[in-house]
Amino acid sequence: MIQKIKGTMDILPAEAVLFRDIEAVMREQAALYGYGEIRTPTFENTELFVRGVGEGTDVVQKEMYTFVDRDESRSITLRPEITAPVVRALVEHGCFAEPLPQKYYYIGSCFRHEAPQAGRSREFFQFGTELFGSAAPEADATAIALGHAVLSRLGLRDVTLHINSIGCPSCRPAYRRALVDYFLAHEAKLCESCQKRLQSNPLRLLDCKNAACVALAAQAPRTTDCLCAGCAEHHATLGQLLTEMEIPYTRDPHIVRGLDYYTKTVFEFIAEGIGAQSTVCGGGRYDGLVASLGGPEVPGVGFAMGLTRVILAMRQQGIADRAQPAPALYIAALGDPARHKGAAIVERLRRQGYYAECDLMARSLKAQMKYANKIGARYTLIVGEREIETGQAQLRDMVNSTQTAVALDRFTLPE
RNA sequence: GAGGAUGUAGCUCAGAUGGUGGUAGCGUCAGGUUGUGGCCCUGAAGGUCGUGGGUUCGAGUCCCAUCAUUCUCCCCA
Repeated sequence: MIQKIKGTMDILPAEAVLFRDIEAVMREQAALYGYGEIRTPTFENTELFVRGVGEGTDVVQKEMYTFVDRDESRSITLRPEITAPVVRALVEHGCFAEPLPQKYYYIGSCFRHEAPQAGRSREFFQFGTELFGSAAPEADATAIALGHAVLSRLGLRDVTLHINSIGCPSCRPAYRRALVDYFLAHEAKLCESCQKRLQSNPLRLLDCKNAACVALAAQAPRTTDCLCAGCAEHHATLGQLLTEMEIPYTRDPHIVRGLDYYTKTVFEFIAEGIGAQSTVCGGGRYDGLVASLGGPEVPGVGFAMGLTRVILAMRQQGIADRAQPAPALYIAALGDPARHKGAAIVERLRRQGYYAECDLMARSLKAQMKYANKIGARYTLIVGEREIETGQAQLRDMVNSTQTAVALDRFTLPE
């Protein structure tokens, strides 16, 4: 037997119903905030992600599904995220010549070669939003408010918003230096991987879960202490805005994010109780990204939300149950003439917009009744040879267990 | 990439210290007399005990390998 590939998932109808529900909420909320849908290709030139996400990131260095195209003319990569593709598309179509701000959302699958785990798979689904053109903290607040709105409309509880600022190109280097200096003084106490990160990505030290590192990180200089005047004000204003919008948040100096394009604001919505991968939604500002991909100097803010993590949290909170569609009518038929009649009636009802079923298995009446009950049919129409002759059939109410005679011709559903 | 856990029918699982024909429940299908559901009863189908080696007179049960799943580190949604 050929099995599915590690880290991928089959979504059967019972679960697909939930996915569709959640996606509908996302689409509705996005529309309320003025975001329009954008769809981009599943694969892109590898270079797009190397430049967009950042050459030194784990995503680019060891997680991309990269291959050479059949004609060997180029290197292609299955998208590991969708922000860079969106920017590419907008630059390519000259969209930034249109009035700003511009707001887009997407729902699609991404691919990363990682070790699968609770809340982490190799193909995963993201709902993401991007807002371009505004450098104002109101734009950051808009993005966060949209994420917040989606999560709360889904009914999720115990999701906390963590925000931080990692500064801009003018103040981040100074912070980086301060951080390295601090940790260098305590280098011996750091865990092995953090000692390496000291060179490669010192910001990540703040994120480590090792007890010793956590203790050191608690005393480390904070990004927010080293921000330039502009970044500091931006961050302060964002806090005020969130408060005025009645969106609870905590300032968390440990939120740093692993994609290179982030500047200033970074944030995560964290859901407890779904395992180690608890960030249900993460994002931030990326003021340099558009220009770095060949577009104009246009700032942006956005986030990505992991559908499967949202579902994990919903399941854990017992709000993931969805009813399967049940037919309004099931036609139990005995004999070929009755089955033919039943098929015709069902087809007519379906054209009228009703969900109706009839027997396709040529089973006994008893078996058909059992089946009708199992699929939750509201009514069952019983049609046998007698009914074909008289033109009168039995309509059984499956909830009240009552039956009435009805005319087969021009049969209509009750109510 | 590195650790830990698990792998018996579609699903959830029994199978003490290795020993006569592999459980059970749910689900599926068929019945419980003459054309009728939900409860109950009966029966049937369905398993290379993940796979391959090894130890042994004998392995689902022990050992090794391998694959898969899962959790964690890492990273991120």
